[in-house]
Amino acid sequence: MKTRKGRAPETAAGALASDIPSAAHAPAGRVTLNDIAAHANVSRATVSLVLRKSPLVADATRTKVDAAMAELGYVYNRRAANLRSGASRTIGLVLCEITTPNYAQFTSGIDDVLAAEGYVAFITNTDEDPVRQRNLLVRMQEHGVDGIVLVPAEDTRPDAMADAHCAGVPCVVAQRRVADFPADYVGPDYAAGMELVTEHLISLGHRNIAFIGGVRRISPLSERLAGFRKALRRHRLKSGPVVPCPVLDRADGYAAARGLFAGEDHPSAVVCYNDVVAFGVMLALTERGLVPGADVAVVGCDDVAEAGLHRPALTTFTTDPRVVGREAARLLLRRIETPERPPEQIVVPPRLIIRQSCGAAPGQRSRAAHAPLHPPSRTPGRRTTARAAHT
Amino acid sequence: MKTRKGRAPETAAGALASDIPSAAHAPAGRVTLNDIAAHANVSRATVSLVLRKSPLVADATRTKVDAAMAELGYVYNRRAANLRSGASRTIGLVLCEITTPNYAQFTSGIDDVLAAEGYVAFITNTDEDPVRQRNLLVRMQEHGVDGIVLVPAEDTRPDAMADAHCAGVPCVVAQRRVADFPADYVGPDYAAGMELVTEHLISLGHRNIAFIGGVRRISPLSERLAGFRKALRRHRLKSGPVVPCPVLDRADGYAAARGLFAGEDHPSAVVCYNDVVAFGVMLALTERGLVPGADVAVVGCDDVAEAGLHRPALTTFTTDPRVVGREAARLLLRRIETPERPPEQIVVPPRLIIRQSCGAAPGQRSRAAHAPLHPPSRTPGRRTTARAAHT
DNA sequence: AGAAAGTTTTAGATCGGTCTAAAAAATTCG
DNA sequence: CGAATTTTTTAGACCGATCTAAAACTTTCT
Repeated sequence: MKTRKGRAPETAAGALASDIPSAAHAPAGRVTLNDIAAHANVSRATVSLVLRKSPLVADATRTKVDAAMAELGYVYNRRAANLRSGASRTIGLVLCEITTPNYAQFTSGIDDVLAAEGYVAFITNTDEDPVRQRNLLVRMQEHGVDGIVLVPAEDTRPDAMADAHCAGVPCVVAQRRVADFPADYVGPDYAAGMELVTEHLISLGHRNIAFIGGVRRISPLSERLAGFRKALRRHRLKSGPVVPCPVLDRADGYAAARGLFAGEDHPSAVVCYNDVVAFGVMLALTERGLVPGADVAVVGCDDVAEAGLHRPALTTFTTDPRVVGREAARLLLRRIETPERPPEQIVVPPRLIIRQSCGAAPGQRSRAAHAPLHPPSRTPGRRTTARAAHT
Repeated sequence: MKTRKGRAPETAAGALASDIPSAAHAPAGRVTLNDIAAHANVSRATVSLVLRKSPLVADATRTKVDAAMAELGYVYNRRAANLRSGASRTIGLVLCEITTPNYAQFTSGIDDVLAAEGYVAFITNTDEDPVRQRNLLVRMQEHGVDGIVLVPAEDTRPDAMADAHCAGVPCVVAQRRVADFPADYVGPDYAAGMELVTEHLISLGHRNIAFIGGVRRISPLSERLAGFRKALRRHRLKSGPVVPCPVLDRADGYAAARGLFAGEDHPSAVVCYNDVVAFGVMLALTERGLVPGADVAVVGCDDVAEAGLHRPALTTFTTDPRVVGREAARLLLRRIETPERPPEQIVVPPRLIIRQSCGAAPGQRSRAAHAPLHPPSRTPGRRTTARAAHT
């Protein structure tokens, strides 16, 4: 296909056509439609039709052109094509924090759907910086993306969004909401998940429940807190302490729980912002001589890989981020297709996963670390599964 | 040029300049150079010069044009620009498995360097499928990327690479090598890291050392095994069992170790492919009644966030993936700059991190789970740091 | 055979920038 | 002041595809 040497005898009529070394058939620079057209003795327009599999062209011609393309090693130039036709088969994905494992799954979901449709994604990282975010959104537009999926940086103002919107680029917000901005949105139903998990704790008899991880100004936090409080309110319970965590990682959860469990009078259950915080919390509990799952119930959110294999295994809830990604991609494609459709909000329901960390069998004080194991499999075993209502 | 409606009152001494809602000044479609030119009473060429900050244009003119651009809300169209000028300020990043946390860091490192240079990256996922990889490489080229960073799928053939290379697109291979393909490469020095960690185990007196995680046909594995064996050979030790792990995750390590430690006669130390496998191994050890760090030494690779906060904390080695990413991006930029330079191989040295899992104080049989904690901080504490020689 | 209808191919404008070479304007100088 | 020089601006080709409208070629039918 590429370098085919000594092809001379082949076309006979074209006698000395190819006594030049390797890339003989290929003109100097990149091979273009014109080169193909010349080589196949048809017009550029015809080649273009073949390229786009138009039914207009005769089979014989098609074959001839295909052969020429193969022989010259033609590579389609989408930029040129797009310049004329408008669409670019390209979308931009602007992430607030690219290293979050959750977002990797999310990205993968987007890529699944887009790749199938022949799209490619520009992916960039704002690092929670609204200024950088602005620049990147502009840059995406300069590159002529057909649409954008945005996981907004903390404190993204609605008017910053309006820019992207005014420029007429379809835009789907995902994972985090931008307050007061009526756009397409796709994200997990954190509120419902928190309600589920809190209800579960209440049903186990807990009355003093703390929340660890409150402080950031991002919608996933406010939604989780809302769900937490809603469940408490339903049972006329008062909220336990809401402890701040600026970073929301392991060390953060550890520090928060060290403080919270310093004295004698502490909550009997802890709802954590996410699994990673919960691991930190459990570490601190152990250090304080408390057994997670027996002395204090701990629940998280996300169901990261570690959750099922940690000891005690972590009760948690999750919304598959890959599913969120797929939904976001599909919604964006729909919007690109029909720009004038009304904004849509897609909230993906959570799944509750009950494990040992909230008290395997309530009242039983087994050493959690020696609790019976369900054999780890590729998909960690789930004892119970619940589905929240779709909003 | 485009359709510009009711623009009449606007220029009347600037009077009503801004009583029209928002995008009033903007012509119907996208604003182009021609629109700016018309609005500023200069030629398209002049606007282009202003755009590219050419010193040729007079200050007065520049100001006038800038004003026009601001007023009409001009968005630069890189695709059009690139079509003419060749370069696209775009690169492709083709990953074998997009959800690997390590690769997220790696990606972030690439993005750091590229964003600073005004590049954007197309990022896609081959899912270890060489066919998909081929298609994606082609698609990148169709989009006219200036270069490609490839983390090759398992079993990538050198000739598959040759395609990308022949088409004249600069290409840097990262993280995994493609056998027999002499291209730019950037990756961690796994061999040196494995040597360090194995030497450490030997120095602690271990003589029967197993390796858990051997079976995949990827260079990170063969390099790690090579380093492992090199250290053993230096001390005239025989290798313990090399146990396969197809998936290289937690469950895999768990399963492998369950088998390995079923009988009485087992290795005294285990070198794991990576940290995650090591966690699975330690779980299995605990189940078998063995205490990791006391009865059996366990070491990993990567220094994932969990490693320092696991109990026992995991001895491991790592090469910051973000650094690898940055190096890869820089090398690619260099190659784009100077296509004819000779291929370069960059191997980033590892850092050894000694923690409790290989026996805090050799001989001491404290319950590892209750071993003293060094307070977790944002960057987990490191007792020892070593640097391998640069290859 | 010639008109009508259908099928295939093509010329040439076009997308929105860049780039070259030359024109126009401003400045300097003998 | 006019020529020489320097600075600034511009017309128009060009990148490589798409797209429209018309031309060229077949086939069908009277």
